[in-house]
Amino acid sequence: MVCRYMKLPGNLRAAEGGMPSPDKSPIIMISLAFEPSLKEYKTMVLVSKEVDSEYIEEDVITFSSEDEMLRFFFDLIKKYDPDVIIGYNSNEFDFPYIVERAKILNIDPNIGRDNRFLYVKKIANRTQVSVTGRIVVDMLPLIRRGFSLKQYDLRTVAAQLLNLEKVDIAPKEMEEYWNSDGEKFKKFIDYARRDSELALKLLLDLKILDKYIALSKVSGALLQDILDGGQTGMVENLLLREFKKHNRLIPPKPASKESEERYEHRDELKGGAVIEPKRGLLENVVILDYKSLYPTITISHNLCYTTVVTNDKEIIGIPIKEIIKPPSGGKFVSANIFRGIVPKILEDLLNRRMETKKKMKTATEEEYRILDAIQLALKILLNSIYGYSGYARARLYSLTLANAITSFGRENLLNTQKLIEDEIKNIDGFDLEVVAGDTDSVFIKLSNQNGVSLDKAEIIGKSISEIVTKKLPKPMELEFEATAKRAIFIAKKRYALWKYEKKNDDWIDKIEVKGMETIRRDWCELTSKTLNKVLEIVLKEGSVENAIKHVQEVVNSIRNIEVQKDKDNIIEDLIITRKYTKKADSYKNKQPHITVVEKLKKRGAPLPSIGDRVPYVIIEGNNLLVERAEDPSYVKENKIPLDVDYYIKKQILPPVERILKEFGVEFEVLNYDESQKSIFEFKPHINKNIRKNSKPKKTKKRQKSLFDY
DNA sequence: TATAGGCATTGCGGAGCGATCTT
DNA sequence: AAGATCGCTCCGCAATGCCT
Repeated sequence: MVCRYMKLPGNLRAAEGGMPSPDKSPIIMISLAFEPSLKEYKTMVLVSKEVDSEYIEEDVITFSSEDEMLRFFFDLIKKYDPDVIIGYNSNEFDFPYIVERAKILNIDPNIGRDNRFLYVKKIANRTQVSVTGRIVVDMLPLIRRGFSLKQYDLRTVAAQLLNLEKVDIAPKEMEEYWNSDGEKFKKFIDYARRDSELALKLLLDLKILDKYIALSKVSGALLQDILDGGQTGMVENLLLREFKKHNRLIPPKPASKESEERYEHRDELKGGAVIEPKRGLLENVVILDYKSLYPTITISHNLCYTTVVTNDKEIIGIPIKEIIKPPSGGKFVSANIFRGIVPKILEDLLNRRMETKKKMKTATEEEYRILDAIQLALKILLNSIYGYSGYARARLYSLTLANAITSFGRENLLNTQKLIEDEIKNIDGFDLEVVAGDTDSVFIKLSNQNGVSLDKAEIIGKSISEIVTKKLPKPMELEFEATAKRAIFIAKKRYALWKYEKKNDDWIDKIEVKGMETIRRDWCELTSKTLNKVLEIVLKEGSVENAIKHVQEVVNSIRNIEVQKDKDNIIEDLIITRKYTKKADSYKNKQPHITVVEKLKKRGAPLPSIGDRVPYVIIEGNNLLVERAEDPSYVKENKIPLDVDYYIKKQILPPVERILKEFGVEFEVLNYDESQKSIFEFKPHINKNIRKNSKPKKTKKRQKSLFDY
């Protein structure tokens, strides 16, 4: 495979601050990275001015003008003839920019394999880029889809995913760097080169394309379409092929009026069931999962667009036992009357996935990687088909079908719970209690006066799965997944486990957190760190006292932050990020990150675009919280004091308190202030009424700011 | 030109109500 | 003395980002 990455830091000579625009600023530099190498070059940097500098390295090519550079660039692509061209945010920035500049300079960007032009198409808030015969990959949206990070600028992504540093130059300094020809000019070139290298490295090291290539193979949709679009295209491809075999037609895409009408009825589609968790610290919980729940339900009940009964006249004469009635209402005919097309597709995918997994066991390393991508692609497709049926813009939309699937799912989960608690009740002297569940999973607590070993828990977990599976129609299957030695559930979809899984006959343990602030990206890093530590102490050590001590230390360190050095690093831990989801004026309520965008706009600073995550910190002041959100680098530069009280009382303590209150620990105990040590010393199992009856205690406002300049 | 719904959490801002201030 | 204003609690809603 051949990949090429190109990048142009065109943000030079921008009018005054902000982003450069192609009608004013020329492209001054283009950096490239190649895989495999182009002759001996792994990278190349094209520069649109003649430079005579001892600092310039071999892979730098200089030109007398932008015109000359661009012509060379297009020719180079044709000569190198890559299959894949990649960039980072290149669909939104680099490619449209190049196309514009080429137009202005009257150069043909004829880099297609058939000599056609590089083509850019703006669609709503996205841009599609195509080059005939080549795949164009913008890494940014793929990284966004694949990894949950707080920010997605190349620097953060490279640091988090590759553990690599990126050379950085502030936009305002670029002019200066460009105009120098010494050390600084070299740094500028390094910066450009590094960008290309990193983007290519992301693609190769993280094997980003494997998954999409596998999806393309499995679904039959074009790779470029899969990269550009969502899952709809893939599902429709599968459906179209199979429907054609049966000589059936598929309706066209719904007109927007039609899909809007469907969308208005979206509350009629009900989803999965969630079992109210038993809160607090639990021991010896086995976790069982339904394998591909929705696909197996669809297969076993023959649910399909082609089996749904739309008019009772259709089933006159059909015996009642061949009519399937989902809990949600509606009727379907059994496979004996007509085998549904969707169930058939799903069964194929399921079988192929099993075969692929079987092959993986004996595969070489290289084969394994490909097979793994294929089984993952099969899984993605399996799970997409239900979602597609309830998607308002789908060609084949069916509320009846989607509701039938989820209603069987809900019924099944609740039946499972009943079966375990009311019929099985006890295995080998171990009492069973369902303590949580969500859609396709059940968490079962085992109790026995002599304790529960990991091996025993596994045996019991497996027996449960066997007993339950036996009662279900094929291919539905409840699987044993793991055991949690200890677990804390604080709400639906929010829990932490000390989980043990068997790998090569050894028990491997880890802490797994779901839904809590450790995971959520709209809390600051210090919250995650503190909560993680508390969870670890409570789950592994079982020591509430140590957890409290840790929280008190953190609180104290924030309260006394002015005496600490290295404030900039501390700020990093206090940054909160939120996604800028829509145009600023379509927000109905004020939002902290949106006030930051407005502040940046006023200052003429570079603005985040829709879809970006906006970082902010909360500064001191008496006005509304949302108005006190501020750009972290502005805070650093101007040494603005942060709102210590907010961080302690609204960021650090509430998430931690939600855990520790299960052990009778009150907020006041955690809101630790060294100067008031005697008042707030920890007393275990404090009466919960104390807080209600006692007046809120005023904390001393001795030191409120993080900074005291 | 987003595969789906279920859920917890946060902070704003309006409604309701009584206390206090103003004219 | 009557209306205006303030301050508080309660609650609905928008927004976000998670879970399966």
